[in-house]
Amino acid sequence: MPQPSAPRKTRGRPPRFSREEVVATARRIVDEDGVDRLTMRRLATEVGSTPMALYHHVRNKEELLLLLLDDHAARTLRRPELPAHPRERIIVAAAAIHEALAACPWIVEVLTADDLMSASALWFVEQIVDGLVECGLTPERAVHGYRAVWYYTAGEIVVRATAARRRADADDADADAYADRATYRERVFADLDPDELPRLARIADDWAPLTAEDTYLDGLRALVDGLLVSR
Amino acid sequence: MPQPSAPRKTRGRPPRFSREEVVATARRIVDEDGVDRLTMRRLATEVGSTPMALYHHVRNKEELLLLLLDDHAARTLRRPELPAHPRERIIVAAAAIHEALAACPWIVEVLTADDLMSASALWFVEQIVDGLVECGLTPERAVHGYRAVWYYTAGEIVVRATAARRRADADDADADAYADRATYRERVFADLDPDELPRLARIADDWAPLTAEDTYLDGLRALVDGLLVSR
DNA sequence: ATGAATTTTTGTACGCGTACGAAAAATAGC
DNA sequence: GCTATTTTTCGTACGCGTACAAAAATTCAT
Repeated sequence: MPQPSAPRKTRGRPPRFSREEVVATARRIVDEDGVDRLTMRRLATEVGSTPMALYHHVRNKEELLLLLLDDHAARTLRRPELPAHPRERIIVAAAAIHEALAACPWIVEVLTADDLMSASALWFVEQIVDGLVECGLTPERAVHGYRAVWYYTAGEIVVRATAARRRADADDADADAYADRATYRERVFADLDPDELPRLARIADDWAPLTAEDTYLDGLRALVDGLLVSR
Repeated sequence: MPQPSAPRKTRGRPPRFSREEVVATARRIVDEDGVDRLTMRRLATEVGSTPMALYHHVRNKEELLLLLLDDHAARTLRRPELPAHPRERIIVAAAAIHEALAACPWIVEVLTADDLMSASALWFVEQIVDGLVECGLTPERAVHGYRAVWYYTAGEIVVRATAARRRADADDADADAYADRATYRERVFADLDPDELPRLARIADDWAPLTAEDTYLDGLRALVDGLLVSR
């Protein structure tokens, strides 16, 4: 007959909580109060433990965030129906990754991973690499092409998210001594010399709204187009 | 006749040091000991003051790093000779920015600025936008095109720099309890299902060396090519 | 000269991530 | 049973960025 409570076989002191529990609690905190409120101390109390106990389940806070990103990808990445044409397949796969990541901009701090290597994202990577190969690229060039797509995608998300954060911070500090000190960009754009920088001077007023537009897909298509005209 | 020591005209208590002094000292610290050693406390003692005094010259550490990036750009960005052909001009300008930034990877933390809007970088932006316009894009599309180039460039630098940092960290922790725990990527690539992910499985062994290659220019050319086939 | 106003500096304090070492709780061999 | 071994937990401590308020140093109005 089976033992009622499976006899432990591991050696040392039994853990009071699991890595999964940590990640789940962290996710709840982030969902409820935002990533800023996720501190090791609070996480510890919410799992009913002490800060340093966490470090036996997680190397450090960065790894925790990485696990959180993983978790997020596994939950929200849904495989879309892919078009038959490989070029469009690449676009759709990349856009799906982009959409999932852009939805949770707190990820930025981790997003700078050298690759989105969450297991659940691999299928998308496969689609992109495969699409590139089917379009005639060698497997090596296809990997490089995928990297280019990833650089572009990660860059877009990071840059936009950071810009948004900075804007929020600046709004917070509305009434203090720095309020009159213009933003970096505003200052620089204020005194453009139309002789030396004619294009920028002419378009200066429209710069902000233009850069606010979401042109991820346009750039992605351009990049993929460029990758496919084999060189 | 001019007064020997120009009489102060500002109202309050005279500052004991200037913002420029702060930035210069910060640059020295970073040059000598690396960006990790740049702390507000150390910076304060090295300018002969206290930590909180810095905050009257600089909004916070992030702004300090931004100023540092500015400073770096102003010092190292040299305007290259530009080819006559606008397409090549775009490439050369973007590559120059990329080179200057990639040279000091500590910038990563700030690089996520929504734009490299250092005054000294504007000339390069102008060249890129102008090149795109000369190739037939509308000014609006040209700005979007520049943004795409910036996303790609910033993404490349951030991703590569973060990967390098992670690698260094992992090497530091060589002998500790986590040593046997494989890297994220290694773990994921270890059990690739060749049926579901055939391309990745076939190329798994070459993934690391392939992604280590510097293909920034290839991707940049592809992106610019794609931007120029007007759509 | 004197007090008000303004700007910069300084001191104190908080919460953060986490290094380090000791304590606790389990198993394995005798 | 007893002790050694192994794994996890916990307490303490450090340096970090920086919020906040008081103090100091200057000019201006009287």
